[in-house]
Amino acid sequence: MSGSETTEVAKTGRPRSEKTRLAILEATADLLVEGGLAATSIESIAARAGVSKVTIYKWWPSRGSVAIDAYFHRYRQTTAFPDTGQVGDDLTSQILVMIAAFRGRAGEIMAELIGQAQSDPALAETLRAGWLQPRREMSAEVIQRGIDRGELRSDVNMAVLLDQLYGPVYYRLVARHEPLSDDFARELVSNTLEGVRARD
Amino acid sequence: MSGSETTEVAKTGRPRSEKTRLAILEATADLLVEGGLAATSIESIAARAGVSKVTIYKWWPSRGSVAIDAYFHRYRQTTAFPDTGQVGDDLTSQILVMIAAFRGRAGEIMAELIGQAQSDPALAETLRAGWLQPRREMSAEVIQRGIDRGELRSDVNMAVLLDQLYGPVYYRLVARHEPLSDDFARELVSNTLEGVRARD
DNA sequence: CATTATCTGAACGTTGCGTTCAGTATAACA
DNA sequence: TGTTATACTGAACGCAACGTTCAGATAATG
Repeated sequence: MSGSETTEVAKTGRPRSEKTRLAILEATADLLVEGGLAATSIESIAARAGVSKVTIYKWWPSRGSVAIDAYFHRYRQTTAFPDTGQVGDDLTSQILVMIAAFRGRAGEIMAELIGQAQSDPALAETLRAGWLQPRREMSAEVIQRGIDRGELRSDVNMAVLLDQLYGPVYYRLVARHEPLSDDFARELVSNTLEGVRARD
Repeated sequence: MSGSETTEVAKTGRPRSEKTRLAILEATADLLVEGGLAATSIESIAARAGVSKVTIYKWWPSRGSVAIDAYFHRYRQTTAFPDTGQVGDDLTSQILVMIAAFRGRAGEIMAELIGQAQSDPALAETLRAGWLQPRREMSAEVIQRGIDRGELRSDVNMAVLLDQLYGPVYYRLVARHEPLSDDFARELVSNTLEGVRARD
């Protein structure tokens, strides 16, 4: 599944050109890397891909939709994370990998996509379903293992705990008040698990 | 201080018209409420305020800058929070007030402003300095009192802890995967203070 | 070779951008 | 009182990108 290409595939007639589809996604990804979302207009994508504007509008509803598909096309790697038997180590390694990617161009582009999603509901939905949700589910599994092992409280609210882990990461990505450092990730996980109350 | 109006005030000549300034801010706020940032173009602000485009461009560099000033003009209320003597209660009440506002139109507009800031560095800076930072400082005082009282670990990293409190709130505001409920706020503060590890 | 859908290239009107210009209005100052 | 400096107006400009229309060429299926 590659995002928001919703149009039905026709059974008859000239089939959709895979070459054209890929040319569009590659051109869009290049433009995103080079000049961000601002440089990624439908017109510039069409010119770069050597494709008619009409073809793009046929398969994607908006600039944001093409952009998110191109982002997935280029950056989605399905890293499998090991089960170390320690919930803290598992969560830390997941977040470290994520913020390492976010420190690069991929982070700036993701921030712009999140920004664009604030005025593009279709993009917002694709972002939730195709990016945020899968990552939340990966972490939810890790957390559930921690609960099953007795490491974590069994009555913890899963949604809130996921927000506690991911929220600060996206907050720093988008607000840019502090860097997404490895120390930040480690302290975040540690604080979240142990709390910040003084022990007597 | 009202945001990003940076131009120096002239000592001589015709003074800036306060009436015009307010007309622009009111018109912009109205447009934001009615149709969001998309409906808030420089042209529509000028028409609504009964003002020349040139006047707007004279005092603000971009659409986002006018919008954030209008947002502050309409929504910035400086609520003073009581010191209850319990860090958990103080933080909870701060966050409850904040998310109550964010559940309304003010929240949707703030999300759009954050979105716009991803491709408008000047707006991003105004948002950090005029909105995020002051709120972080208010919470930092509460936390510092908690440390001084011995409620919180004295070696806690202030920036990370602030991210733990505000990050999840903005994450829900922007990603919209779950509502900004009061229970969410209470559980967030409680989890942050106590941690989620099972006690033996 | 008829059918059907894709793709192209060019053109269209629209919106908003950001800027220029000449002219008018309004304050402080000499 | 009039001079000076700045603010504001309204109209106009070229530009970029939007999203759509159309006729014609292309590439599969049966």
